[in-house]
Amino acid sequence: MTPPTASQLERPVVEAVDPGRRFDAILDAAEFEFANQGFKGASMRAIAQRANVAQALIHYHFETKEKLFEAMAARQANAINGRRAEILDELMDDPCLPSLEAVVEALFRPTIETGNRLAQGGGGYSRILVSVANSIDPRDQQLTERYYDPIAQKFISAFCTIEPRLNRQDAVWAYMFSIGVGMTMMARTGRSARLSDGQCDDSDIDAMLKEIVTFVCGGIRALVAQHALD
Amino acid sequence: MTPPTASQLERPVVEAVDPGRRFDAILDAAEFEFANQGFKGASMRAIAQRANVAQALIHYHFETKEKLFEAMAARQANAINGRRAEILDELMDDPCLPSLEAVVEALFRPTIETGNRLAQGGGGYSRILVSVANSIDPRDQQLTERYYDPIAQKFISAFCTIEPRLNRQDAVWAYMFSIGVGMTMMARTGRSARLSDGQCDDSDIDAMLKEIVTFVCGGIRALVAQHALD
DNA sequence: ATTTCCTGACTGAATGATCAGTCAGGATGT
DNA sequence: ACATCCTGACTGATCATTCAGTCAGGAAAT
Repeated sequence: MTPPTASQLERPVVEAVDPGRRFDAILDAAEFEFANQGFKGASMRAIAQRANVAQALIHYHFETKEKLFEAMAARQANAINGRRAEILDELMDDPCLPSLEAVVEALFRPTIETGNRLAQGGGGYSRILVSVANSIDPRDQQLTERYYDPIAQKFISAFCTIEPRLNRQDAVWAYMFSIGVGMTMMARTGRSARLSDGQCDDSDIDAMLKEIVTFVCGGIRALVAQHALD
Repeated sequence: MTPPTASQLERPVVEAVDPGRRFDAILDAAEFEFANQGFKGASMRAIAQRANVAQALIHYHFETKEKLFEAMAARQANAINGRRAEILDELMDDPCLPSLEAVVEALFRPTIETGNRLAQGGGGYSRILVSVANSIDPRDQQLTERYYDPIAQKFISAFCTIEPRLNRQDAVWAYMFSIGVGMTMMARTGRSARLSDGQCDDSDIDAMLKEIVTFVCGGIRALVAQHALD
């Protein structure tokens, strides 16, 4: 993956797409197409067209469709998980322990704020995340392992610190279940509106996040209570 | 072509596909391929090959790939949701109200018992369910609306009956989140084992279901408590 | 004798990838 | 100063392959 060189960015040009931005334009287009059509459903032609670029240029920069996908996913995963780690570290480094609620919110907010933007470049990465997280395809599993497992371990440890009676095993389940609940928000299928006659809106992020935090924290505390007698 | 001989069969099941069973053999093969490759990734060729049948026969019986998919999904959805309704009705018709735990278990057990079998015909329908439930593709949304929304409403109502202080809106969220948690179990990615050094096994259905029921019920009760002051 | 079941051979469209070659501009040599 | 070379960015044309779907007609069942 060749990053844009400095000389390109300085070069003053007037063209359809600023040559220095074409690399990123391809990633943006790929994100959009992969999010809406899936890996198989998205075609290199459609991505090229959306990026206003010759199809061959994509192969020039990224070689294969698989590597394009990984580059696109890595860009967002690093942005999201960097922010997650930042917030979590800040919370845990504080002398007084944070609430479970604060940690759970740190788990979700960066994902939805970075991955849910549809305007300006954001292609709906959170939808890609949903399918990656539930996939058994080696490509997706490797991606999860490489970019998401490390931060997952940090959150699991945080759960254990805040709820000392939660054993590690339950903490892992708690993490997995939390991610599952978060899927509901990231997939944004509109089903909740259908089931509630429009009263529950999965595009109202803040309202939904509040419900999710309540639900997840309640679930975790129930896991703690379950073994209170052990 | 000469009638298929036993030696041609890849699977140990029956021999020389009984002509009357070919219709179902195609559905079984489709389920397997769709579950493991996705809708786009599964090819009619591969399905035909797995079913030991000419590709044209699939088109004879089901016309298009889309209709084959729907037929395959409908078969399992009806089996699963029929069983769910049966259990739920039995619980709710009893003069004394069931526990929330019993209802939540009724929500999940038929799905995993019918949709998780990999042996003898079962192709891992639960994985298809996961991608359908999180998809924005009209094909998947219609399928959810037609086959899953009715039973969803029954469970949402059951939540409200058992927890009278739960308003309908929160009950819908509770249902959505519960399904999200269930995804963790149905996707069976093996991630929980990776995150826990093998201590959490997502193929141990009974152990996992117990954790899920605890977590979900805790979550629902937290939603109830949230509005206790209203 | 019909209807139903089933097949091999085929089609046109779409796919990911490749390749020779253009172009602009920086570096090098004189 | 000028000519030469080199490289990274980029493209149109085209490749082999795979795809879902079609069709004429054979085989089997009723």
